[in-house]
Amino acid sequence: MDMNERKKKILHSIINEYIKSAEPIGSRHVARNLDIGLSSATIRNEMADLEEMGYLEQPHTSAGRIPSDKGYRLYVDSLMNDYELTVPDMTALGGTLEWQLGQIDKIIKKASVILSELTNYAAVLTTPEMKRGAIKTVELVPVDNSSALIILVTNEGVMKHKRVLLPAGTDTEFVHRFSALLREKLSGLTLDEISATKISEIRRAMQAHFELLFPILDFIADVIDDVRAETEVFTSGATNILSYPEFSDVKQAKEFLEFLDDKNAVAGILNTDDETGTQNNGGITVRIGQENALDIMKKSSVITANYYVGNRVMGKLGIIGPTRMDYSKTIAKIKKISAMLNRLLYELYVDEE
Amino acid sequence: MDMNERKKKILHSIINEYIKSAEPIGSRHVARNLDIGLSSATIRNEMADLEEMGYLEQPHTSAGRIPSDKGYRLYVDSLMNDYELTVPDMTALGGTLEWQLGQIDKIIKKASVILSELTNYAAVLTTPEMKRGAIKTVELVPVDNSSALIILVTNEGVMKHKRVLLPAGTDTEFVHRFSALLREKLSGLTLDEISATKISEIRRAMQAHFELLFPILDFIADVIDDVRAETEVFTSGATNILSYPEFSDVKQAKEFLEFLDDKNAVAGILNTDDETGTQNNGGITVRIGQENALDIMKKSSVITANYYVGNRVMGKLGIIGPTRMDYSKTIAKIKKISAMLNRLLYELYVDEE
DNA sequence: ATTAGCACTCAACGAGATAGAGTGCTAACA
DNA sequence: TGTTAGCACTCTATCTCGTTGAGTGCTAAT
Repeated sequence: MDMNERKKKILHSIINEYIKSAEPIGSRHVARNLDIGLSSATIRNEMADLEEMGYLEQPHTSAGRIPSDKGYRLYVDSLMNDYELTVPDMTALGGTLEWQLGQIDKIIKKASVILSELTNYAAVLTTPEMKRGAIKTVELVPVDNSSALIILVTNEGVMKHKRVLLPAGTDTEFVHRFSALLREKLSGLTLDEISATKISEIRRAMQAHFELLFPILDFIADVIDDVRAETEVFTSGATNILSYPEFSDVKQAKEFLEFLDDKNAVAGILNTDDETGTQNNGGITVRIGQENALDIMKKSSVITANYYVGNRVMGKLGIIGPTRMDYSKTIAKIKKISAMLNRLLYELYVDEE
Repeated sequence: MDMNERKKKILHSIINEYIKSAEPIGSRHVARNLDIGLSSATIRNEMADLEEMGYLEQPHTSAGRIPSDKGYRLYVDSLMNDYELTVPDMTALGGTLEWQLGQIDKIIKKASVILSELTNYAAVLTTPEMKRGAIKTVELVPVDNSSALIILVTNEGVMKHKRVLLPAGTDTEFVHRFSALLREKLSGLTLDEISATKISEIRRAMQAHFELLFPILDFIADVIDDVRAETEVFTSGATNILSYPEFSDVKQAKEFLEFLDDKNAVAGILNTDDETGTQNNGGITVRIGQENALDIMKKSSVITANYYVGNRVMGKLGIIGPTRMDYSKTIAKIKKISAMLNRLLYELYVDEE
């Protein structure tokens, strides 16, 4: 059995149609409504072939056909057309222009909200792996007599803070001086470079004046570890999936929403960098149905893109929806948003350096 | 028609039973399974009375009866028994003991998660109204040559930060000195006390040395305004509601989940301090079905409690679920958690002052 | 005052019957 | 040889209709 142009054209039409209607497509429908100049009988034969080749499936004998994962895969890789963002799409993006100078977290959160609103699927987004980020500044802010705040800012605009208890009788000026020492020792280092040995080194340097604050050092090591390990996951628009007939069963829908609530599981889905998902173009990865590792995702597709600060990958953003997804449109939208995000982050955190 | 003890007992039994089964309760069932020493016929008469009085409803002629909002109201106000937390409940609360010294936000978030897990309803929680909070410390942390971080800590442990651009050529030492001035001027003031006049006063004090930093002052005013206005809303376990037959219709479930995503709407529900919802006991408010203002809530009930730092109300926590709710159990659990939260916050932010 | 008994109501369920969409196959056709 | 018309066949979805059973309200007996 060979794959000719005509088969491709028919498959393309069927998938386009099924994406819209969610109803199995019959030969008659293809012959009438989609302008391929062939009779339903001929189409019927071709569809039988396409099924044998694994691109289509039949829910039952007397129903039309629906695309298989393999069908979608072909569609994504070589059939579908590029989608041009429309005016309404662009106006929906208008809000992004209002992004303010602020914490990277907020920008990122906003991006995921926009993505979910624009696509009508569930948007997911991971924050940076920080291992290779560098410390821009460290500050120990005294809050009252017994506690202070450790504040850590990295060159990617990420900020972390933690409250620590101070040994009794520590005075404010003292804390400020220690803060200066910390800053001097740690500024410019990448998080990876701050090892246990580095910490001991600081401990030695403290010997002279700051014995009192030894316990604090452990807290600081903690915060750094936290930042290093942590990659947060935001989801947005999870309830969107309830709009699709694929999730009309409440039990399944509940399972799926609970899965989306489980940050770790979602992070897993985003970070599986296997070769199955084609790196289509512009760094977009599409993983269709069975190509996903987790059982609960076998009937869904994931589209992800990386985002950057300068040329370092910071995290991923993407959407999750039913395999019957408008791939072309959605890919265009993700590309657009990740491009906007990249530009913005570049302006904020690279330009000014 | 008068309300005698027997009627109350029957109503009580019916509601208890309906809370468990979600099925309309018939006279026969009451006579057999719940030990009221009466025949089904007698119960039937009593139930007809209770319906006429508005405490029960009939979905259709040949079905059993279900409680009305009025029925639940009577139940909550004077029928139901106190619920003793069981051992499994307590172990579920065990996790709370691990609460760490940290930001108040995290504690509060954790509390809402525990609440939703413990009750199996959707938990909601609002953070403090900050108007009357006092500033514990202000710090301006230089991040690099062109930007700094404003950090604001209040006596309730809330921390806010914002990144600001520095005028070209500002040096670090300069920023630190300005930071000290700010701290001196603002520490101890409540947010309400920091008016425009106060800001101008600082501006005058700066005159001598800090003209360069005038623009920063506006940012600081911004941050303070933010903190003052802001009351955050956390929700947790929203998907729990999908377990209940009341929400088995996907369309309705979607609407409801979207409502729970709308922080403003949820805040509205929590903050309506009207007289309808009885202040039952221990500061618990129960609002049943129609007693809620919003249409989408007319088939749900809300149970809320205030929580405090010391003796100042900080915010509310509560749950939202179907009117067929296990009021007794849920109230006990909310009481318990708000008590734990109060104690913890007291220890953290009052004790040490 | 309570209860047994009975006629009545109505949703839920299951069994056909029917309609309709779609298929595969065969034979005719260009 | 590729395409198409026609037809028998399959199978789901939908509707009708009778049955079942839970539950009620009313009446008359206790």
